[in-house]
Amino acid sequence: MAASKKEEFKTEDIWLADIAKALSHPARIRILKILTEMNVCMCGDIVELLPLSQSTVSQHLKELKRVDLIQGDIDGPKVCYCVNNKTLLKAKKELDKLFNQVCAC
Amino acid sequence: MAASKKEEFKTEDIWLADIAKALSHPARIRILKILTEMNVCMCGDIVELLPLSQSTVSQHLKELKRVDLIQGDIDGPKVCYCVNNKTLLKAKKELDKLFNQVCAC
DNA sequence: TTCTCTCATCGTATATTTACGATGAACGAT
DNA sequence: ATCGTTCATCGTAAATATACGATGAGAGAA
Repeated sequence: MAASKKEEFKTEDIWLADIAKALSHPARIRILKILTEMNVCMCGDIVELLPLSQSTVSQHLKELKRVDLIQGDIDGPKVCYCVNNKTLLKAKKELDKLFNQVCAC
Repeated sequence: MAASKKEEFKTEDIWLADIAKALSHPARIRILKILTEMNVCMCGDIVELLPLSQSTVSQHLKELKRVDLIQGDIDGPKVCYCVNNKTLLKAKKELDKLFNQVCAC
């Protein structure tokens, strides 16, 4: 592209688009579900459940962390990942708001 | 990248990720809102409201059409765009389902 | 210390996205 | 038939995303 023009939009729309971007790969949708289903949630556990290499999974986790949808707590050599309920709640609320504005339902 | 591995995931997760991808740019969030707010909804009207060129807006409209979030009805030389309530409703429902699975709320 | 386990990051290749101007197709009006 | 309006698509450039193997950092165990 040329320079991105994303920053020229409203903060609210930029934030929602950013959350949507984090959810825009099936691996990341799956990771969120896995983190909820499992109590122990190491990166290695996720790698075993996905058809992706460790480094690729790590990149997807980074993208989810970037928008604060998940967090990783260091526990010795391991990292325990879990979903961030506060951000999920905000995302749910803002998406609801969008759909209520946009959808006749 | 190497070849994409998106197709190796569950249909449900792929669909939701695809909807999220369509929502992953603030211009497309804005377009959905504009289409709802306005009754007449030509491409040119949208171009005037966004800091983007006509060809770029047309590309964003194409991405929203790709996942059936909007539709364009040809009216002479014009194209009248409007949101597709059926898909919006499905997206709302599936996103709600995701957040109810994933979020303790 | 040395070995192992866990994970992030680096380097790299390729695909996709974003953006624009230019062009062309389709239609109504003159 | 020609002109103007509307919009999609083509061509192009540059940024970003996706994927992997290799490497390295950090912590606990031997």
